[in-house]
Amino acid sequence: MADFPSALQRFPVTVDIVALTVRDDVLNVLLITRLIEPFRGRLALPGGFVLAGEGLGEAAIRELAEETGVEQVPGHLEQLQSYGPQGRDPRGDVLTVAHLLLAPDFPVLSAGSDAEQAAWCPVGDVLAGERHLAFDHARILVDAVERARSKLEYSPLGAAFCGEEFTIAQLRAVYEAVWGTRLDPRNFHRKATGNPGFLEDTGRMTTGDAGRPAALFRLAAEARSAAGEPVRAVLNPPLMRPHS
Amino acid sequence: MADFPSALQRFPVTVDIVALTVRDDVLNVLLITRLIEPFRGRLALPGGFVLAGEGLGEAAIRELAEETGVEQVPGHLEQLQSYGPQGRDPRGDVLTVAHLLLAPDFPVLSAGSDAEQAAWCPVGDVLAGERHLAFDHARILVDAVERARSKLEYSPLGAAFCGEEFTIAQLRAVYEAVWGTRLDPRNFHRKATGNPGFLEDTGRMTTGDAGRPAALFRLAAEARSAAGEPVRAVLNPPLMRPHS
DNA sequence: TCAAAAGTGTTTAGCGTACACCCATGG
DNA sequence: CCATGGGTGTACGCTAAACACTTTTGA
Repeated sequence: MADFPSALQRFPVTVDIVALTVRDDVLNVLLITRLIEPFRGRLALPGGFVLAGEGLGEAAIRELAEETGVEQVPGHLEQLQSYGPQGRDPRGDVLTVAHLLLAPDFPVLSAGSDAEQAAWCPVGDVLAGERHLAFDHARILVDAVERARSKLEYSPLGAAFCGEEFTIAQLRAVYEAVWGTRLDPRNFHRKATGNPGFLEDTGRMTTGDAGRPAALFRLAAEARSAAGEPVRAVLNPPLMRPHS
Repeated sequence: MADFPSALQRFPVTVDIVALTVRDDVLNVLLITRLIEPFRGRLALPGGFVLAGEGLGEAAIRELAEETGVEQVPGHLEQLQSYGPQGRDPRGDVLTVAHLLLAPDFPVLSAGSDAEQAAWCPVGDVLAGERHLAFDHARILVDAVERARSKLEYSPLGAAFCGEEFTIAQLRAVYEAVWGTRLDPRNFHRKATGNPGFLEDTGRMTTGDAGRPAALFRLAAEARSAAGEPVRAVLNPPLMRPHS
């Protein structure tokens, strides 16, 4: 069996995770405060080096667990894009494979220890440049948000932001937060429920809220992503975002 | 300034290029025949190791030039996805960043020498499994074709398969080849020409062909990709592919 | 004059949008 | 009873699809 070329260049490889959720009707991203150089004290995307014997997805899940304390992947994880290896890290060339996580508002580890502290931050504030992100993470975040926006149009992944069971209004709030628009509740209801293979009625209802109780839905079985595999199901017709 | 962790794992990184074009009304992919182990004699995507001091896009362009003889990027190049590093290469863990090139039917280097020989192959034949590709290149090809198909719907990149100037019928042939469908010439003509910011009439006409001469168009300035940057312009309304 | 391909006009059916309206609960 | 939000019905305008028809060339 052949071997690698002798003068072969090798690169450190990291995974970064852009974890998005909807909190208080606003899109939020999970950021950590860096405790070590470079960029010590700055906000950054959670992530870290890929270890020997690891796949990219595995590394992303491990890093997420280490920095937030989640045991399982709390939503939908997919690869976003790779960046580098040039000019990203003052220590040298590093290739990073960015990942996108769409998840409900899960609690993050708030260890009072010296562990890196993760926290949800409104995407709008971060992109407005109030807090500069480490490395090229601002650019990665921009790409991630744009990907998330278009994903909602033609895939059932909006439901990844909700819990196991949700109302149509909660799902609509997700779309409104991610797209930054207002949607007609009545037309949205029809489009969402009328889309074959998207939602499943659980038969249960909300109770205790103001107004008429809402039916609880779950993501249809055929629209759920199977263990890290990409969601093949497509929204047909798509839920188009209102174009400017 | 901080340094990398001492026990840091480093990986060889390759770029692979899925170069697609339309030849004889069929989608084709550029493949090389491997002259060295592993997978010697098998068909593979063009590509190779990323060198020190190189960005991913640069490496893709260099490898394409080395293996096909093209001097400039002959079409639209964009990053597809990364694969690995586990279980892809019998020599060890290798991360690959796959790229997608949509280009007109450019001539490939047919050196009679011992250089790797590149050739256009119909995608349908390759995916039918008549010729097994090296590494995980069959899977990469599947992902690339699916990406190309959806790109045509909402981006002006169909024109990347045509030359500088083209007729509406040539552009329609691209869509038909990539989607594997037939489109109504008259409705397609209206959709394509009626899309603001997509096509520009050159004022010139074809001549010499059978039938009425056709107007020659070029891609509108605002729809051209600026030096490796992603095409931001979006087809509005999209050219939807007929769904089953 | 005919064949072939380009391009335009017209009809129809379906969908997105807007919005009136009714339903079911909590206070 | 009223406010609040859930859910349905309906009218209108736009667009995709189908296809008849005209235009302009080569043979």
